[in-house]
Amino acid sequence: MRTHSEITIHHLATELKISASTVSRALNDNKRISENTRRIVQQKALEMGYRPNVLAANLRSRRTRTIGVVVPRIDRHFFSSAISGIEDYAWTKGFNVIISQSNDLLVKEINCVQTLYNNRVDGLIISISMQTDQDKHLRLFSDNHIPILFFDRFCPTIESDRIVVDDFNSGYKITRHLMERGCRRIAHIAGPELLNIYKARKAGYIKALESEGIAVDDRYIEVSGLTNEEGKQAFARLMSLPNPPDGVFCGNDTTALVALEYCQEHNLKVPEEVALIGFSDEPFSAVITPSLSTVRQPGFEMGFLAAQKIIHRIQNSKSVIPFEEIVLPTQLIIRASSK
Amino acid sequence: MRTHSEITIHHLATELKISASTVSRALNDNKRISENTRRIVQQKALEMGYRPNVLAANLRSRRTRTIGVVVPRIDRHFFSSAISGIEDYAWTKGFNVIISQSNDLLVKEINCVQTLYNNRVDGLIISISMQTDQDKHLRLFSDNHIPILFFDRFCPTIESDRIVVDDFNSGYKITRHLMERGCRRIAHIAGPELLNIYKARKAGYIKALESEGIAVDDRYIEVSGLTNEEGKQAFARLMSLPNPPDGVFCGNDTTALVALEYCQEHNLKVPEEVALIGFSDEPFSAVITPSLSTVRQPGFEMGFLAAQKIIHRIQNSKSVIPFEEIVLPTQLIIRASSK
DNA sequence: GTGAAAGCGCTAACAA
DNA sequence: TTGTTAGCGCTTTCAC
Repeated sequence: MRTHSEITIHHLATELKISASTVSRALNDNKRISENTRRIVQQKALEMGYRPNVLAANLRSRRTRTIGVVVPRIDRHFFSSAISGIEDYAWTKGFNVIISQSNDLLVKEINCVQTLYNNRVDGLIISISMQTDQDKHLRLFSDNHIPILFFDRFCPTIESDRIVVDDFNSGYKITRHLMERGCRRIAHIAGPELLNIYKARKAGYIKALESEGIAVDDRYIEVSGLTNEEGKQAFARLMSLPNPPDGVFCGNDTTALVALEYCQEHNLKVPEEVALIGFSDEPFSAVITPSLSTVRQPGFEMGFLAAQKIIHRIQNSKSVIPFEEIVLPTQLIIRASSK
Repeated sequence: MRTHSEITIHHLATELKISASTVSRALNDNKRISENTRRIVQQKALEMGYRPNVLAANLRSRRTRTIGVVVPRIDRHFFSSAISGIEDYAWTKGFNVIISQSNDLLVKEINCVQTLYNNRVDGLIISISMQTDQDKHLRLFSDNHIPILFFDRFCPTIESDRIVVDDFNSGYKITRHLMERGCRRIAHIAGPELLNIYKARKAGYIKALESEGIAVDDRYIEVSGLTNEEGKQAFARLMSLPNPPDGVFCGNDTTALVALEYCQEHNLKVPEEVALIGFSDEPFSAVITPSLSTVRQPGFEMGFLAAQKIIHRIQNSKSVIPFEEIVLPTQLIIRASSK
């Protein structure tokens, strides 16, 4: 329950015997106001403990200086880093950030997006859920000309800015590396094909095999939800093949971790008997034993850049800026698990 | 730039030849409205693609159904878990969450808090920065009777709800465990005394020593900012003492990790020559070698509970609910680094 | 159960 | 440079 004694611009106005609009202008550093009034007003505002009501200003001006963010899970390192980057940049531009998580559920994602729309955010930064196979909820934004920017996981049917990493090339590099270190039977535990990132990584894997004239063997490709359980099962299936792989490109670091556990339980030497590579460079990857080869995605930078691009678009909404896909390079980090 | 064709309750009203107030009531499931009109209105709203303008509703009703959150850093696992918990619960109650990070800087924290106030959030959940040694910015909330809830790191001079873990007892348990496994010279790398959590952990450490009649030796207590650099330096100082410790209680897991690195570089056997224990149970702690003993703090649960308590308080603002300090138990996890 | 009227606190034409 | 006026879209008395 807020007290009724909130100071408004009208209080300042009567107190200073000027009009409310002048107060408003002075407070917003409007150009057509005398330096003197500005000073007086701002001084008085401080003195009376005036707090602007952003709600009212937003309602009137039809801008909220707020960007909405939807990620699958806040507590995943890649996403929290990205959010950190978004927050940091938005901050410097006086923008607020509303964050919500879809928990990788389409229904929740739809709900998040609609809530953000209802809150009249000026733009939407989103990394879609694993289940997202429709775009109606996103059209709510694009149809109303509110900027959307996808990062990492995007929806291919919506025209918009995107910031992604070079997943294809990453998959390619990983596989080439495994081949170069002598692996002959390289398997891949892929994520759901619905997502561009997993499709691209897998395509890179296949391209690399083909570049060496190696036939793609479907038994060496497992598609899974990349949860701990599914990952472990997938890896177990691979290692139970008549000719088990001697190198496995895992869809992410956690899958590589459970693979590592499997190897320890079954006395398989890593990387001697089977080399492992993950994806994302989770904080644990560098410090486990054996340390995990992986691909670093610049989470913070992606978020920072995302905020930069969308805010630029918001602030230049009159001009027609062509949509852009920014592909950031990744870094293959070779550690003990594939040395 | 939003199109001007936004559907409002007035459009629905004229379309249905009823008043806007009736539309409003029907949409908000107000009790004194006929089941029939409610159905008709909601049907029409769907049909016309009506989207409530939350801004306008909030301005008028003086409630935003939004809670503000300030944490030191979003990308720290403990905090992102807590945020996840807050978000999950808030979600079920139709509350929004605005998240901001102080980067452990007082100035930024002040700015965050003020921005959240200006946005008229209904409540504030905060874990204060390492620098926070004043409470003026927080009084903005408490003075205006807007609920504040601290979690983990609190400001002792503000009366409010708090959700903390039992840091004192955790420090005690850690130290007792080290003693019981035979450590004779137990050191502690503590965090800044400004924060209740570090003070309490250190107090628990001292209490445990005293319980066995062991004199507290100040040279065995390092106070640091717990960054990687400071932590490593602190650990190096400890190990350079004439009588280096054979057990170290590190202020957090990352400090324990750099300590572990130091030991590997200097060929010190862990836990044989020096046992290590961290704090927080970061994701990497279970999977490094040797695995790290630590204390688990229930981040998600704390966040969930925080959201629960503050929303309850928001929704019962007329009734006087006494402030409460909820102390959650922690779990001592003994792993290889102290076995 | 429904409607009319009055704002919430602010911004932005348009005047002066 | 400043003031006047008119709302932004919604909720909420107060009537009926």
